[in-house]
Amino acid sequence: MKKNKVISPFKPAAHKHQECLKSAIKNAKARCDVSGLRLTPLRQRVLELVWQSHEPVKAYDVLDELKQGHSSSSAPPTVYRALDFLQEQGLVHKIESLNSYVGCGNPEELHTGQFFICRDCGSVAELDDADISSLIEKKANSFGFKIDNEMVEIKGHCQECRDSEK
Amino acid sequence: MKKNKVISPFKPAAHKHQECLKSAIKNAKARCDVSGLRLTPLRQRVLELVWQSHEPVKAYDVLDELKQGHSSSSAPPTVYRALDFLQEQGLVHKIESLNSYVGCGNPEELHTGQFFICRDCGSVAELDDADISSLIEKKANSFGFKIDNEMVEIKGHCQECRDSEK
DNA sequence: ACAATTAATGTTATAATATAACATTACATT
DNA sequence: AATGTAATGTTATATTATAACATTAATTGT
Repeated sequence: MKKNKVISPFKPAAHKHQECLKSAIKNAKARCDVSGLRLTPLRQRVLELVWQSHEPVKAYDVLDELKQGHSSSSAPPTVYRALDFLQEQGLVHKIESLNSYVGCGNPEELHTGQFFICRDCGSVAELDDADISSLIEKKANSFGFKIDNEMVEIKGHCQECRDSEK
Repeated sequence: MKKNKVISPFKPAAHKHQECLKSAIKNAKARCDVSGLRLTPLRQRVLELVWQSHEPVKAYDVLDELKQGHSSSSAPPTVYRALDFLQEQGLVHKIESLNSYVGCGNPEELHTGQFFICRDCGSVAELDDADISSLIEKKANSFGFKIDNEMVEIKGHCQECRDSEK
């Protein structure tokens, strides 16, 4: 159990979320500098909206909030295109089982993580755990399967919610 | 690597699929006998349609085929209700990342399996692998997370397709 | 600086997936 | 047969996502 790399832990309800947000934007800028692609105002805005919380966010909720910002008009492709871009850059992940999107805590190296989703508070923790990945790969190898994408989404109840339920 | 329990292997392209189908129906009847619930003609028909192949099948494709069978009228709820029932009985699994459904090779004991999906032939292999599950559980325990549902969907290329590509 | 090219966004329409709500029919029990 | 429950039928609509084409903004070569 050495390689249990926690990308985003479950955050205590009372943490300073402003810091998460700031760091996410900083990471995004750094990432785009490296890739040479543009973090346009629209893309940055969508990223901020996804990072409003540690809970997965729906595309149409992002869209509704975009529309509030009077500045520019918006339609579904607006948000789906931005989300696609952010996913390609590793800045957000899609949670397939929820049709939702969540910010990535470590976009520095591209990865598909393992997600743990609390059914009570809705929060997500992200791992990029080499033990899990290599075990899955070993199993795949045993029947000649070559992996190109790993999706692991685990539902349950986080420590904080279990504690507060008594 | 002892507990690598293969529920449904990748089937060679030329296997006798009629046997798979027959066995799936037999299993379903047995399962419903145990649970005391009814495998109605509609439910059985939907199960057969899902089992037409080892590839995940879309709800609306099942619906289209149901409509071919002149006997009864059909609408989306018809097929979603049947699929829900079959899922609850462990007779089919939903592949979340494909919005598709696949027959379960071992409905005897309820489980959420691990799915390996070939991007070339579309086929799915299902494991119910205790090594993977227990490793994920161990990781979850390490931060106080209590699992109630595990979802593992792996995309890649199966042995047979890799061989036939040269 | 300008034209040409490419990238990003706007816009309209529609496709694909899924559920709500209520009516009807079939089945099971007395 | 009368009643209650489970299953299915039916209509409408909600939710999620993409296609296709028009316009605007940024970048590049000259």
